[in-house]
Amino acid sequence: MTKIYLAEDQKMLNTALATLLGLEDDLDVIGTATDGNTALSEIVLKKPDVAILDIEMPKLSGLDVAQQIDVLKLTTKVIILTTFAKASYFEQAVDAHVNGYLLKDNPTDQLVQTIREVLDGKTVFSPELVTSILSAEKNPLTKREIDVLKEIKTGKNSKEIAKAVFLSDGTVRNYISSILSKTGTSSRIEALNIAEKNKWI
Amino acid sequence: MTKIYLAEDQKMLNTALATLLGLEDDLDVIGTATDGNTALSEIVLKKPDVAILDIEMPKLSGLDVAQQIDVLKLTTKVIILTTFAKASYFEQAVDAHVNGYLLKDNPTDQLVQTIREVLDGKTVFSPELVTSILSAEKNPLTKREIDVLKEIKTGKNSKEIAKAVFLSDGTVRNYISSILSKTGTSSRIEALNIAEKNKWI
DNA sequence: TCTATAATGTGACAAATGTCATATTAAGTC
DNA sequence: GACTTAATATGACATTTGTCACATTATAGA
Repeated sequence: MTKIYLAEDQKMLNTALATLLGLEDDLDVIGTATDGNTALSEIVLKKPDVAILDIEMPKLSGLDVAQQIDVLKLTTKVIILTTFAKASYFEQAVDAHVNGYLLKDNPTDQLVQTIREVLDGKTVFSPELVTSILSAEKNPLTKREIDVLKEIKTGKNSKEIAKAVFLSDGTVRNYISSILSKTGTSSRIEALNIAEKNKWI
Repeated sequence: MTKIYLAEDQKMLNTALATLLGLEDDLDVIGTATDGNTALSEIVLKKPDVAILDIEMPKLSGLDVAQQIDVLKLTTKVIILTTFAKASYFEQAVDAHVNGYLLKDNPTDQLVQTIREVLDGKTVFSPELVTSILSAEKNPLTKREIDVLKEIKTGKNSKEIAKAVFLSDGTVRNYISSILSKTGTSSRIEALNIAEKNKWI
């Protein structure tokens, strides 16, 4: 009997998947959580064979949980299950040596199949994910520009951003100018819209 | 046998719920869709007893589908199933005379129970939804201010907004000034953040 | 009927934003 | 070793943004 742990913060999906997976006669859902902290501690305790982790959860993200599982060298196989085909998420997942990365835009069959393949020792990435990442506009922003853009998102003005990232006000404005030119926009909000659409931040 | 139609654009949840509901021996899932258009035409054709509708779907929103069902005076009972406890969504749902409004932050049992209650002729609104709406900050913005704020969101500058909403540039800036004061902010981005947090736009 | 409030406008002003030219230093690449 | 890019900075400038005072008209409520 394969022991499954499921971490997913949307209860409707959490309970639905727990029930469905439990119906498979070789799978046993030994626990579920709706936040990352609970998930991590229970996974450490209960040592499931497979952990299915949503990314965006309260307290600790599924990627953080995956990373901890990797660091602690647990034998638990990890499958990330998320809505987001975002390059930076995917990279983090690969860094954490996850065994699978599946989008919620797949039917449940696919999840069951992924579980089986992962148990077989395979590593499984959603084909749509790979397509989506390969076809995505490559992020042209530098690290610091991304830092600045994230501060912009919170609504800070130039001076506040400067304080937050330890730069001069002028430098921040230069970075913003550069962000605008790279995104082909002429205001902070437009730049944010473009960057979010392309999943650069 | 109660005929259920399910419209939900996230395939993982769509398939999971379809399977689960199908397991109930008095319920029969006669069709599913991942967009509003398909849902509406199939509902018109197949006349299910209950339609479960997600709100944010491609082509036609669940609220639009609900409204059409109401206008066409179909006997199909409608349950809105959504992530969003947003006052304006709820109001639209009430206007469309839906029979239930359930948040995805509920377990599947709740959905099954809601289906049964709706079939019994009851009208069911998620308690968390009601709480959330009652405890929500009431939107202090006027209609025109909301119009302007929506334009701000697209990244337009004052002149462009003025054109878009047929106002003078000065008036737009006055409205923005008023929006900022009502939201207690000092920039467009902050105002957007507050308005989105409070689900005013 | 009086009184808010919404919707709309103008003009003036200070502050913030965005652009540009220019510069230094460090790191990485051919 | 030359070249490019990133990271950082300054100063000057034009434009945009946000504030404020003030004004008109329409409408809804007490």
